Amino acid sequence: MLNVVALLKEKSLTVTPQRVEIVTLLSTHQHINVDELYALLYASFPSVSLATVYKNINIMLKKLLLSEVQIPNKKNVYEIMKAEHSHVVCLECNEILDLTINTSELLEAAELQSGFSIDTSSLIFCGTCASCTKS
Amino acid sequence: MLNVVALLKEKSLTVTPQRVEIVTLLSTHQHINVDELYALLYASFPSVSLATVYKNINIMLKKLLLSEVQIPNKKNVYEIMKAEHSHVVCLECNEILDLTINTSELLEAAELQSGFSIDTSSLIFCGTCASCTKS
DNA sequence: CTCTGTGCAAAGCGTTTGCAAACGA
DNA sequence: TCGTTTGCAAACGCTTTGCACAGAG
Repeated sequence: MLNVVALLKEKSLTVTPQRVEIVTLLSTHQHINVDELYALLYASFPSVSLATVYKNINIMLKKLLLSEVQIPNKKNVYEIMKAEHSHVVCLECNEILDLTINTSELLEAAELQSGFSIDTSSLIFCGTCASCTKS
Repeated sequence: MLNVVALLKEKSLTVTPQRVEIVTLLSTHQHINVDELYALLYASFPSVSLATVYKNINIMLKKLLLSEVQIPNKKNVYEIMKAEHSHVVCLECNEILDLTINTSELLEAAELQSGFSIDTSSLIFCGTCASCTKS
């Protein structure tokens, strides 16, 4: 169980009830988009504003508390920052899974091939999950 | 040199001067975003509309004449469809290079790990190019 | 008490849509 | 000629902004 208040303080963010709930929701829904987050947050704070959600996502991205996952043709989703990993998305049911695929060798190959010095990489697979394949 | 008219016909697209110029521009600018494409197109067709650019990009994506590259925090760029490959982007000067990195082993690993059947993958590296590193 | 965050409404930006006229085959 | 494309303007959806008030430290 994540200590949300400690995490906010660690990232130098003022602790507000809205923020605590946002981070709690993110920790219980591994990948969530802005609208889903707003809808869930609304259950606890019926007066909450979408602007608050956006402002908080942006500041948490800047503080590296969150990371953003861009999925082709879908809304961006957000997850609590953790070790680098890749994602696989089901195009039918939108399920998203983390994958522990090591991209470090690829990264070296990419640096060699391009002459760039590379900071970040993003790897995402799109397809159909096991249960959608069956049906 | 690409035969643009033949390519349009092959993809069952009506040949119009605007389309010919759009595909020609795409073939001479490997990675280009909507605004850049519009600006270049405007040089030949001062009456052209942004809507025409969008409509054509969308239909060419659907016909698999083009593919879209999503770069974190930047505008999408478009390229003429070719064999699957990955990209590296310089965050300072926005240069984009194609990389011939083989993701097929990764794809198998991803299928195994997730139980998904995977159709497409996207791999993008962000960093700094050689000349921006020097300066 | 001071500074930051929240909620609201409006603005901003990129993209899509509907329609009439122009054009391709 | 008939069906498609173009250009225009309006609409749309998502995100950001400015401001006054409320809340955190």
